[in-house]
Amino acid sequence: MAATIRDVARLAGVSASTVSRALSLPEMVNAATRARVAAAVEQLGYEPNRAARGLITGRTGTIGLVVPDLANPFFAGVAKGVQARARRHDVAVFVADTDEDPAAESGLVRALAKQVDGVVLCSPRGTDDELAAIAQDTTVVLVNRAAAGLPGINYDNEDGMRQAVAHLVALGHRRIAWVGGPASSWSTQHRGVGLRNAVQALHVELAPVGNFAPTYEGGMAAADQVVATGATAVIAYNDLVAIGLLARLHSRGISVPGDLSVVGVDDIAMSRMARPALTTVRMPKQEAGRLAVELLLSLLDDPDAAAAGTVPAAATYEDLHGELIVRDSTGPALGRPGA
Amino acid sequence: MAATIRDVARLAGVSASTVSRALSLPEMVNAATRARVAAAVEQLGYEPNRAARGLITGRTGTIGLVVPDLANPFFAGVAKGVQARARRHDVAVFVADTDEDPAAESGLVRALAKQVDGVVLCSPRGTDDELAAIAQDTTVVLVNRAAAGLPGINYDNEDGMRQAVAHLVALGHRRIAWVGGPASSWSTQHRGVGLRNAVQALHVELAPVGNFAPTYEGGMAAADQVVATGATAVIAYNDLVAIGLLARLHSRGISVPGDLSVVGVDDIAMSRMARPALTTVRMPKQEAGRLAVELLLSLLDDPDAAAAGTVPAAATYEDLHGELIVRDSTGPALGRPGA
DNA sequence: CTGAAAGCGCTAACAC
DNA sequence: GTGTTAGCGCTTTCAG
Repeated sequence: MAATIRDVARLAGVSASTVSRALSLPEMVNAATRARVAAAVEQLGYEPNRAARGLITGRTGTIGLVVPDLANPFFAGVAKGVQARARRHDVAVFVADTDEDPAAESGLVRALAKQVDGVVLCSPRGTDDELAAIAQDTTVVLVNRAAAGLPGINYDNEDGMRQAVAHLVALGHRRIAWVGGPASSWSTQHRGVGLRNAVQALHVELAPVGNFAPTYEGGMAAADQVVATGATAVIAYNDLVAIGLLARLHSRGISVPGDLSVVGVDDIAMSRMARPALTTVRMPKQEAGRLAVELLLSLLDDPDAAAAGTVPAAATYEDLHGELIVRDSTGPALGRPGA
Repeated sequence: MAATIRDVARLAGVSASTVSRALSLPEMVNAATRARVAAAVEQLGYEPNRAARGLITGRTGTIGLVVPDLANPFFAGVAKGVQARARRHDVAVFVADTDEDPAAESGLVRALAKQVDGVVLCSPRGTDDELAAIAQDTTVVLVNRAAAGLPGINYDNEDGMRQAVAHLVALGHRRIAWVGGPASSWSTQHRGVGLRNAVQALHVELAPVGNFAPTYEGGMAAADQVVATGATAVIAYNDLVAIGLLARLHSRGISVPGDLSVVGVDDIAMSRMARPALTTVRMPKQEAGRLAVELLLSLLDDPDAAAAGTVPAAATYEDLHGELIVRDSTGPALGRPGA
């Protein structure tokens, strides 16, 4: 049986309340007694029972993390960041995977909410209203999704797209295809906006080919439509899609980057291993997770602000900057129709 | 404020204990009162506070999962399985990532142990003694690692290697290189044994090229040594290594499978996307996670057995069967030296 | 600065 | 079948 606070108290010859204070408000207790308590704690290997503490303080020392799919390298990266930073704060992390099921999401989060101090929702698929409802129950920090009034960590998708377009234009491309992800996805929308702004500013053409699953298969499915646009370059929703494109283009004997340049987004590990290696916009995944934890914990420490939605502007959200990683899948535009 | 059991009791016109019973031992309470309680629960949206319950029952309804690296697709798969199955049992999962740091592992697990009913340790790097010490603190189930007396879920590595060798031999290969993973890795050792048995049984040669990091870079590093063995086929520790091999062989102008056949292990998503697509031994990742949860929960329900190490043999461990997935990276042996 | 007492929300004996 | 009582391990008034 683990030692309790009373065991420590008895051994140190003090009361339980003194032990409690010595541990949480050290200044409030005499240095000598504090030392005796410390010795007893050491000797017994005492660790306070967090459940018992939580019962009275109302804080569990636990946060929740909800992701659509742990097996997706992007989310795995975020989870790693969340987890590492939480540990630094001595906070435990409940992880839940919705399996890309938007219907399950809300219920899952509600269930989680009862057991944690707050939750990090990564790329939630729910509607803004659903998210708002969840935020009634518990403190929420969003990652990779903006919803009115909710604090979150986001990527500067517009700028990432600008970098990708600038790179392609510098290579001589004048017509760029765009393979969007799920229509409901917040990043699809923002990448689309960034793309339209960028092509307009640089006086080139954008050829959107619609919305596809954010997977390898989605890329395979999109490839032929991309070719049909006559574009000499294509930007894909993410690296998985870009790698799917690569595969199908290869089967069709279309050379990358000879005939078509391909750009992805995320810089998952696989991108380096693709052939040709994939040019991509690196989105700092772990960093997003770390920042989300910091933001969440700061909200928890200042519940008034969080409740009123009056989080200091600086802390409300943070736009993470993507970085273009140039690899072999992009090269100079050659004389294809539309070039 | 969330409703408490007393709010429900008041609303239903019964005592708190009756509510408690209606929820956990429904048979012990009159159908009529049970209905009244149910209605009150419904109306108030009551959910029992798990921390409070845990304080008295000694069970937290939470398990821990410790993995070396969440960003590794193999562990992500296991985590997904653990997480999904735990949810089915209404059990929450604390996830901790040791960041491949064996030194951090033990401390991390001990800290976790205080807050959970039991832990799943996936591919732990610690020594058998360290694991035994952890098992003193809490109920442990191992995944992908056998240690004396501890229950666990493992893969039948011997058989997986046998399948891979049989496949290669059928293709006419007579000399097979083996790129091992970390020497301390349990699976490296067992795959080595399986390999030696298989080549012996089939009267072909094995050419081990040493131990490499279980990564893409490890594969890159091993490639030239593999070529130097004169083997016509190579089996890599895992898919990441195999994909690294593929990359380096490609740079050197060595054709796969024309000059050399390559086999990986795990069947991570990336394998399908490699070029040529990678022949591999599929290790059921999520399945391992699910079984680990089932095993852990069954141990928790039968603490005597767990404590005494007298788990029924059938439940002690399970050997998961790998399945050879043949793709384009393996083909008939051609006339190379040693063939 | 320290101790006694109360109680967080819940379940488990024990009565009725 | 149901209510009463006690107490899980801890923190927090409130006295002193």
